[in-house]
Amino acid sequence: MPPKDPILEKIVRKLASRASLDEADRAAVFALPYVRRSYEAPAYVLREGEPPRKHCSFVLGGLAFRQKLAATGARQIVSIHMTGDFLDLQHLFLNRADHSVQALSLLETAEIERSALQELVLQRPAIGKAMWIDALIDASIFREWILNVGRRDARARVAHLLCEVSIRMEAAGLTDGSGYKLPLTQEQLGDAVGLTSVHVNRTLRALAEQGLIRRDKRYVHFDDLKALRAAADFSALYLHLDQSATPDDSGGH
Amino acid sequence: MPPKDPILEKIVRKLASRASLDEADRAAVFALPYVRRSYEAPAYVLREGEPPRKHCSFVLGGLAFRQKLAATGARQIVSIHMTGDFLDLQHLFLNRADHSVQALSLLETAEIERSALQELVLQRPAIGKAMWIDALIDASIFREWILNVGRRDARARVAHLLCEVSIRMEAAGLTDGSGYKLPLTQEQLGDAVGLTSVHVNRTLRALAEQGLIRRDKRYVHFDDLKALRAAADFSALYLHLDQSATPDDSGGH
DNA sequence: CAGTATTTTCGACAAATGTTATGTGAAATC
DNA sequence: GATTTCACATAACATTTGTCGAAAATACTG
Repeated sequence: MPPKDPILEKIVRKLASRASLDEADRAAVFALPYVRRSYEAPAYVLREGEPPRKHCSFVLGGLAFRQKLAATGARQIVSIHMTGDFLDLQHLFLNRADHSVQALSLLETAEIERSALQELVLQRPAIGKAMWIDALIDASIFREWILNVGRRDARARVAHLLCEVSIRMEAAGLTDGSGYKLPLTQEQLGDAVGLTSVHVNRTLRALAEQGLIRRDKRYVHFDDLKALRAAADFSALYLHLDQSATPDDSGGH
Repeated sequence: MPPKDPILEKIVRKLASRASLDEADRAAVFALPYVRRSYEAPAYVLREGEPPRKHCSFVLGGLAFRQKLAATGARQIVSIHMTGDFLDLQHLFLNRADHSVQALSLLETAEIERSALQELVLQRPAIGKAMWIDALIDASIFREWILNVGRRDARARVAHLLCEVSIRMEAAGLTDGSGYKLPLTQEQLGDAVGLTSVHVNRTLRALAEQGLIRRDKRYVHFDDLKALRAAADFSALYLHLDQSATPDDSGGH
């Protein structure tokens, strides 16, 4: 047996955490054509309005975000992505990009051929199921963000975003959960929670004064994640973290 | 050949509009076990926190909406659904409901067996593709709502919702596009756009005074949809309406 | 390391939206 | 037909958040 490509190995691991893959499934993933690529901080992976790219990005390292623009020029960040996320699943079968995707830090990706990925998703039930779960969790996060922006005050909104990023990073094995380098400027933070950078600043200060977070440059620490979650009205249900270890609930194949 | 079930016929038509189905695909849909059901106005189709139901609802008539609750008790409506929509695709492969679905008016559905639907989605590429497109469009609408609630002012938000509902209803063949019976109370409208019912009232009045809408009881008329769309910062791109007539862009099977 | 750009911070003030309260009319219930 | 309920309407006032302007701190560049 030839040595396995370590990058495709990562993709296999990711998919296997969502649905049980058999040998043929794994082989199919290992046969996927891809190239590595990296994007410097504000580079676009995908632009709103464009037709789909020939490739789909899988994040190997760094951070990315999705955004949309209002006519006034106001910007809304719509989700944040990290190692292990697919960036193009949301357009996998659509003819035009309805939002942009940009690198937030130095972003390392595997660029997989779109048509090959479509093929895999449709032809191999286990892989299809894993991808469905991934896309559905993305959608669940979108819904939670609607709630966050629509019905929570500034304090809860900001705290909620901090919780989400922290917990997702921990689940992805990127932090230990007690704090991390906040990768967003206050302006970007505001764009993610529907606030002004000025108000984000006020809110962060208030959170720090209340002892819910400590800040050191771009690092954010939580001494008491429980308290922060309470302030954020945060419940992890919407992240569907259990789907990573789910016993096959039929439909597997 | 036996006479076709007219309800499954509708589902076939819906799917066929999204991807080209062959005879076997159609036969598989016609073999789907289902029952009809109706829900009275505020009845729950699905409750947040519950495990998945045995059945998935396909809307035959009436309206439904998805909602989430904040800890304060504040309610956020996260999407609105109408004839031809699937209500459970968003949970098709997830283990727990992250939001509730409720009837908005008298809701008529076909309740399809969940496991059979999963099977179809994973085993039949064309059907899988059609369902993917459906779920991805839902997600695109969620993203637009984040933008709507996060970055537009009250006037644009309300106008945007009016536009979206109007255009989707027209696309579903439910109106002629110049006006329709607004199925939401002002409070529900507020819950959908992140405003108070009082402010929704002010905003509707302003829109009427500016001649953008005319109201008669629950009916809303647009004399000038173009102007309303401008006020709403509305672009239909995110609805991916072209996906209804898309030439197969590979991956079909 | 200096120099420059970007972020962060903060204050004063403005605007948008929320809150509370109350009235009216129409529909539903008895 | 009387009564209750619910959605709608509107006013006065409170609060949150945005805007503008500027200084300090930090990050980036050569």
